[in-house]
Amino acid sequence: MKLQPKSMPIDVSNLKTICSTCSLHELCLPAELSQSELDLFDRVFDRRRPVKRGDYLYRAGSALHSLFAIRAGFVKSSVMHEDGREQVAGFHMAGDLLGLDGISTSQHTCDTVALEDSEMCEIPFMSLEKLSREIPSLQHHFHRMMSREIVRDHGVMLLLGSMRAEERLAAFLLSLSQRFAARGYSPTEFHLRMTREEVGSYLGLKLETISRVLSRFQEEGLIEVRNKYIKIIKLEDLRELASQRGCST
Amino acid sequence: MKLQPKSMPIDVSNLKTICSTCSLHELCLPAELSQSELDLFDRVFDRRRPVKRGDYLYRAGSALHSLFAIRAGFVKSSVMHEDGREQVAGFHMAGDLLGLDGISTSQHTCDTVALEDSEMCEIPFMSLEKLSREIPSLQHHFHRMMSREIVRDHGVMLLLGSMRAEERLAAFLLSLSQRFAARGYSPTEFHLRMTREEVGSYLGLKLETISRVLSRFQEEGLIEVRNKYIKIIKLEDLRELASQRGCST
DNA sequence: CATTGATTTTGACCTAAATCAACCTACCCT
DNA sequence: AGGGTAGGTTGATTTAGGTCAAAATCAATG
Repeated sequence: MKLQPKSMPIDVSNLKTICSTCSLHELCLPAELSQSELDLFDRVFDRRRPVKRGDYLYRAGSALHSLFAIRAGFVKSSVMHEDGREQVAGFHMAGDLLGLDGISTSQHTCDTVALEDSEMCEIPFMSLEKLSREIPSLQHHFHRMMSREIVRDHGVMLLLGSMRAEERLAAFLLSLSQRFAARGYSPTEFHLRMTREEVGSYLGLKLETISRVLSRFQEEGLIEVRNKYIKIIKLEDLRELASQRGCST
Repeated sequence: MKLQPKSMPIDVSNLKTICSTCSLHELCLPAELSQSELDLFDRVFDRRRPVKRGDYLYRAGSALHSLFAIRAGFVKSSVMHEDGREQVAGFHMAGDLLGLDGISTSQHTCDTVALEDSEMCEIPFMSLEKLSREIPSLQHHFHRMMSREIVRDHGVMLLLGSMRAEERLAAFLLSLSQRFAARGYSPTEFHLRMTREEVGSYLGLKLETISRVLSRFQEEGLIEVRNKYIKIIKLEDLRELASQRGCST
């Protein structure tokens, strides 16, 4: 799909993250920084890291070194039941900050894996703490991002604890829709990057149920489905179905 | 139950929080601080606040001013579905830090209410951010507490997403047990401070199911139940039932 | 382009938990 | 002290979603 320049020598300076020119910097960690602060931020965090589909960023039990901001791509994180049952804890896309779970004990508690070829900005956590002591607005924004994760999780708990299958799936599609929209993509047409099984795990349902409900939504003319391609046709009706829960992020 | 000195004039100096002498300071926000840092902390956060059963600390939509550290008592927080369905998001006890959800947008997203007469340490958030810029170990510990909340929430998501009723309740009882133990209370005998309905909401089950499963556990000799009083008899078997998920906190 | 393995759809059937309903119990409150 | 009310138990019945199974579709590979 993507053209890859073959044997061109790579200019290292281009590998720098350069938040100041990144289109995500309104969504991402350096949001709210002034130009001079941004420059400082750039100087400290210059590690960019490509990640291939299927690569793990970290696994449960591994030590926390860095947080990762997603520059591009799509990622899932999941917690494991020791009997092997997997619970998907979240899907993440450009601008999201990963690895927050590892701060608690300096060990990650979930696995995070790329669902498509992606690119991460690696942010050594020690450096982030140090820099955020020097830049109050960075500190505050970091706190807000952690808090947002907590709020998001509460949304998922509400969904898992008290919504029916249709409501869950409607809320899920709407949440994806909003998040794509916030990143400049179409809110009504997109490709699911995950399997039905992964959606099911996230929503506390079985893959067959996901499939059935998607089919039902299609029959009712709410959406169009073809494999992973989704087109939302009646956004309003979906919203009503999900009881219009703002569903976070 | 508790003797309350009647008309004794109250010495205001006793109302100070004085983390340095608080039995919780190993569990609570000032954990890991040196003596001199602790003194500084004491000087900044001297607001103690009693809360009566049924009082709200904050409600969804209200502005974030302070975080609250629980000094004594028991509290629940819950998110509301706009149709009125309540989802209990957590139960909290001494040493827990409340209000983190409000940092994201400077507005709280859940309601937090005391389930018994309690006492809070009020921690103005701005001051906390300021102080944590000056005391790295405070900063780090605060980050750990936020992260711990995220990890805890993942645990709940796992529970809600992939455990059966018995497993959920077993995990819940074990979690309470551990948390009481960490605070110096009996891990095997305690009073539930919440109703069956609230437990049910937290676990994504109906109150009748909670009641039935508790009865079944009792029949099987795993626990003894009398109203809100719980005695755990076969801790190991319970653990096995819950597939021994460390269930956080 | 044929083969293979993963993913998805659909149907038939089953079960865990919800719902509905009746009754019991404890603890407020005047 | 006793009547009211919130909370709890238990049983009968229903149902949403799970489980099992088979077939269809898709995507990767040599």
